[in-house]
Amino acid sequence: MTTYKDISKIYKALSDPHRLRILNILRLRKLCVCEITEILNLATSTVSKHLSILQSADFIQQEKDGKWMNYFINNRASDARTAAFVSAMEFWLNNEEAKADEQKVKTVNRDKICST
Amino acid sequence: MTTYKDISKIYKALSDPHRLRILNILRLRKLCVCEITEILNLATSTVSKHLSILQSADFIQQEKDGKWMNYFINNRASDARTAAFVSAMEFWLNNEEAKADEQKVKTVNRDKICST
DNA sequence: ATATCATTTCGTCAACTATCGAAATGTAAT
DNA sequence: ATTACATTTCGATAGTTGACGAAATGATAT
Repeated sequence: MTTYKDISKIYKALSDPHRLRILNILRLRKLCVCEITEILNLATSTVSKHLSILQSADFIQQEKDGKWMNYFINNRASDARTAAFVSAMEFWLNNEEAKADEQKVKTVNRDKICST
Repeated sequence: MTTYKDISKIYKALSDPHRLRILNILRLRKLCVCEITEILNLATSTVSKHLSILQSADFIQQEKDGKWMNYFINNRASDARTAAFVSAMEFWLNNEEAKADEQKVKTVNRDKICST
């Protein structure tokens, strides 16, 4: 059974611009926390918190990759909801802000930014 | 152009359980503020604020009806977005909480509750 | 075993949100 | 004109959120 509280939690996860930016760049490829931190220009701990909110609303998943933690869009077949939100975003986000992030995703390199 | 802030505002409007309840009951029929207040059991001023948030995110519209102000789901042809959210809600909200509200909508009467 | 280092958790602070009651507003009925 | 009254706006308050840096965690590589 889905309560109003459950639904509001899902929308709350989407109600922060930084979290929308994260979802948008994860459309392009898997990213680790330090790469997302570099793109958004926020403190690592802040990004980590945003990721945990997106994850507990079931929009993204995580997986270990060597010393990094990769995050990626939830691709479970069951989750048509995530797919719907992501494609809505694709439709909406034809703007400069988003394009700049998408460019950064192409050049960002975890080996350069994480290791000093 | 739609920014991340624009989109987050829309989701923020949907991120409160009381506002979702309001949208759900407005699916059934137009309601005035005092009727919504009676159903949600909140202060009138609180309901009025929720309505203004839903309105500025363009989910609902208002119209004067005698001494009352009716609120109703945005039915402008252009707003496919609202229609999509509302039908998503129809799908999700097959629960007791929602059914109780929907029952109340049938019996609530502005003449009885507003005039003392 | 130890050191390294990416990530998470914790504590703190400022900003924002939901709530209420009281006062203001504006319209409808007398 | 005046009264009644539905709704909105205002001011105060408690709770929540987003941000950071510091400390804790835990896995990898030496």
